[in-house]
Amino acid sequence: MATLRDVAREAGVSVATASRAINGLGNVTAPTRAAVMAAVKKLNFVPHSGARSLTRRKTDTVGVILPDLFGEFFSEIIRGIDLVAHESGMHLLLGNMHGSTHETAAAIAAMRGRVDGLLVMPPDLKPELLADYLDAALPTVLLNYDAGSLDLPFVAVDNYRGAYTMTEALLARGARQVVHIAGPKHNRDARDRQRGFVDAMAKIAGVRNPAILPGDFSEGSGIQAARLLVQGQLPADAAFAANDQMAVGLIAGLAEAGKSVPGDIMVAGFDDIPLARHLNPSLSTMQVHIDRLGSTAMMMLLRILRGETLGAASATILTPALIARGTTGRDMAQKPAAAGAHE
Amino acid sequence: MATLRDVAREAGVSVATASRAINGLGNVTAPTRAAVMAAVKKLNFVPHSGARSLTRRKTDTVGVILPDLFGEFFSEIIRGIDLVAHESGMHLLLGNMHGSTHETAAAIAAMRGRVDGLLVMPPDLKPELLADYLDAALPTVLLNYDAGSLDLPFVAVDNYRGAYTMTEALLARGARQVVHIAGPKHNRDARDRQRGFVDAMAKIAGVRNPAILPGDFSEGSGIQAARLLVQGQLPADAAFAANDQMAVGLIAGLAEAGKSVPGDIMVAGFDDIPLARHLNPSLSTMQVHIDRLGSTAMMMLLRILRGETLGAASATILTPALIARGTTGRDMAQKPAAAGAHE
DNA sequence: TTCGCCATTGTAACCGGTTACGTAACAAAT
DNA sequence: ATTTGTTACGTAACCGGTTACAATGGCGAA
Repeated sequence: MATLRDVAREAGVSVATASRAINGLGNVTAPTRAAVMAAVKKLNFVPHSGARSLTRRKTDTVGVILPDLFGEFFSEIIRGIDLVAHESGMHLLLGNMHGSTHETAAAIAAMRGRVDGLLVMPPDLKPELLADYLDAALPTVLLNYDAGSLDLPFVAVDNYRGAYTMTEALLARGARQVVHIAGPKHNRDARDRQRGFVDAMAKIAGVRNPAILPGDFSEGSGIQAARLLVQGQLPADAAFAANDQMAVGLIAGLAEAGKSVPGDIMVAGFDDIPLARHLNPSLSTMQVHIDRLGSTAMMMLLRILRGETLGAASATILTPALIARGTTGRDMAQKPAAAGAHE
Repeated sequence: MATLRDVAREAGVSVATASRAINGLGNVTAPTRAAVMAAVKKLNFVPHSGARSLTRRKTDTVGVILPDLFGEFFSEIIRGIDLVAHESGMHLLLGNMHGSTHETAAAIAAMRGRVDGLLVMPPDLKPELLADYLDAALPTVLLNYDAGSLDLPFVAVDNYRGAYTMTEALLARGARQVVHIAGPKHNRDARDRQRGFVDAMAKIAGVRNPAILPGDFSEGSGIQAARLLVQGQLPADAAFAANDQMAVGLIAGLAEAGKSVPGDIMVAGFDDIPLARHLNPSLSTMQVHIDRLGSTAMMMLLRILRGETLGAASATILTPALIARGTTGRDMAQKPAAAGAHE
């Protein structure tokens, strides 16, 4: 593998000149530059970005640390980040904390010297711990996480408000007894959604202790919830799952028990996964532009890298949008296969 | 930010000793090591991986270059790669060629000096071009791409065989006139699937020029195909879309036209996206374990990095599995109940 | 002609680690 | 006591670029 010195020797110039010629700096005669470029071609020289970033103290790379790499949620975030990063010629170094606190520390430490900034999503981590791991000197933007005292910029989804809105919508459609299928207890998003639900029930319907069934964001727990609902004879005319995944299970479970949706009971989810619109009936849900979560965070990071000082005050909150579909009785498209009504 | 020399000074030893102590090499007295470690703690020293990899000539990072970052396909690949990479303490540097040839070259070049090996997926690239871009010295494994003459190891999906199998299954179910909705013309996967279809039709049904409608892997093109099918009065009792996405559109389009699936016409897809089993009726398709594509490739790369020499001969071909569901009339679950069962 | 100025080019010191090699101290062997 | 071996540690040369600063040389001005 040819190095800059090889190129310089081949072109009969010094490394400094070679470097300047290659990087298009001024102060280089046309013929000299040509000679260097010829050598570059001949030796097939490709600059060694590692060495380059060492002296430049700039890596043109941002580290992205996620709790997991599973599912659409993360792929959308990454896509959003990449979109913006790519425009600025930045690369993405992926770190995966695999759910463990210890790995989180390792992942962050491993980024030192390889990235100019960090995008971190630490869903189940205490802020104090995070503070220990994070390097104060390394620009960092948090994903979907308000570090509170840490004064780090972040971008998050307003889960509370989303849940509030959905609950409000269900009540507006005539539901009286709404059940919430909660997400994992330790999960912030889940807790915020639950709070939104509870508050809406209290404020709008005047219900003090609305029914809440446990869940863990998985499809299976949605099915479980359906069973509890039916077998437990829980009176309910609407079920609001903390995410779409569970709503899918819920619908399946209800169907299994012979309940019709939305006839007997309305169902709503949260996230608007692609599957949602394809269910039959299609699933009403709160739409979150996950990719924007990533791109917005990346933009903030770029601003910091450009010299701006951003704190928690510059946080961006994305508000989910209500998408009313079939499971809440608002499906425009009836049953397609029914009559022979051609279009 | 503390450097190794700071640590050494603080501990009253030389940089060499500090380095050895930190890296747990032998040749260091317990007290000396303790002193160094104390200094590390005190100064909050974190090794600079950039510098480290420069002298070590080892980055513990693999570059992953994908044509795009959109959709489940890529997120699954990345997840598969990460799974294996993580076990070996490797990091992932993401490169995105954004569909352009020029960017591909740039993406590959940018990897020089930052990675120990490359995982590249260049769907629409001519092998000769690829050869120009790729650095012979950098271990590389191709994803879903047989570079032919290049003698690079690769892991791919047997699209031809998958399509053949599906066509065979449709014919076995009694279909006589099967239509294929093709993918993008320049896409290898799409072409292989089409070949598999054509060959199966010829060999099994003795049909010479089976009907093929154009498509581009998008849901919209599936809808288009359905319109062509219906309006064109194309006689067909089965439609085999080159991917699930188009199959979804196809089904929607057929429903719109009042055709029932699988009553009037059977439908099949390819890929087994999560949505497939949730459609109503559920979609028959060829299941591909995309994550294995990534993990297998990563494993091969690791072997190369460990010193083995792998060529095109060590390629791995993943065979898709037939998943018969409702759209080909083989839905076990008449009642929607089974939709909830975990698979 | 001589001097000074400026643009071009070269020398060498970094960046922050790793590690080959050398040195010193001490134990065991001769 | 001298030699040899072993171990712990230090010095300095890298890795492959960038860049401050010095050197060179061409050219116009005095």
